[in-house]
Amino acid sequence: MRQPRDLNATSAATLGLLHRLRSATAGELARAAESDISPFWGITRSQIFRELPLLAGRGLVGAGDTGPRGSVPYHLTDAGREAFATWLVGVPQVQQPREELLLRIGFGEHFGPDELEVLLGGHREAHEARLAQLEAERVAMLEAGETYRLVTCEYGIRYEKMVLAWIEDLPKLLTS
Amino acid sequence: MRQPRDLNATSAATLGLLHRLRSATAGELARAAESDISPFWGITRSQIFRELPLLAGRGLVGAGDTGPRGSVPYHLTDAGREAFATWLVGVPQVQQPREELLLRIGFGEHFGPDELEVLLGGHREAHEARLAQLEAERVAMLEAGETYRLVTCEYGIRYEKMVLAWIEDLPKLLTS
DNA sequence: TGGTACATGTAACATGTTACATGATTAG
DNA sequence: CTAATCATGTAACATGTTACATGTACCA
Repeated sequence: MRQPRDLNATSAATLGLLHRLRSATAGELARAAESDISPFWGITRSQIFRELPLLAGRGLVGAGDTGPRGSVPYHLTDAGREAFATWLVGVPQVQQPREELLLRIGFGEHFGPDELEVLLGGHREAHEARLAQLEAERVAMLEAGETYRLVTCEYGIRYEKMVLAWIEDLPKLLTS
Repeated sequence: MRQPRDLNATSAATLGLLHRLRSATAGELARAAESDISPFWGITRSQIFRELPLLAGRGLVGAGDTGPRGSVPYHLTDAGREAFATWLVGVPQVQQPREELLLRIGFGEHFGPDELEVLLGGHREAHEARLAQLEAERVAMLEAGETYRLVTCEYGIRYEKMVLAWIEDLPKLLTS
């Protein structure tokens, strides 16, 4: 069995969620991932199902007794808690940006102005929707006193506003 | 041989770069990817080496005569040009955000204030460096009259400024 | 009681990353 | 001439995505 020294973000997120829930099955973790971290990190159910046995093999989580439908509850071990804490303050990975819209616009030489408009219109809608959702979440976080989740919300809001402003300014920028 | 109907962004980027270069080997494409699109879309050399024969199998690119060191020059076919144009204005994919810093801060319950400072400090430096680089690029794009690349640059600059401001405001946001 | 919806879990596949083998070029 | 460097290409692996098989609960 391979034993990589460091956690990747996906493994770490799994441990972090498990930390929060104390004990959880793969399905419960998947739901927690969706509600808690999906705005800034995506994990699929399948990944979690695959992760848990691997983490167990590395001694970072332990499996409890099989429950209904063969579902297995997992919990953090001391080693898992330690690995998570180490990851949390570790050297930040350089993120490779990945913006399909920008990729397309970088090839903008190949489309006419009306095509650009259509493309931008679709994105504007999507970003407006996300902005609205994040602002609603921010209110909820404020009320719940969840300061750390609040600032991640704030980040999302600022990001969406930045994108919307950029989309707004694009025609002007292109002709200047 | 599998024949997916639509291109993914990575295949499309390969075609787009090939479009620009008219004819290129895998290595040349990799260098173009690095210089032209790396700020908003990462592709590795290995991916390009893998992509090209697949694209050729789908009839989107054609291979020329083997050159020095067994390198093969590829060029777009008419079908490839068409596939690229279709992708360019196609339905935008919903992007899954992927921000490791936010993931960590979302688990901020687990670290002390000084650990947060260290984490933020590292990121601030990285973002300042990127900002400086992008601003230099913007000047170059302006001089070259590359309007589309200019606006992608502008996006990057606004993004970096947004992140830096957010990092700056974080302590205040956390205590409010 | 039939059937619709949902949840668990698996497997196949697509994409991204890393490490290496090989041959050419170049600097000393 | 030799060693270091660099470029091409390959292969193994890690991660992410999609589709499916199965079983359970709910509800008309």
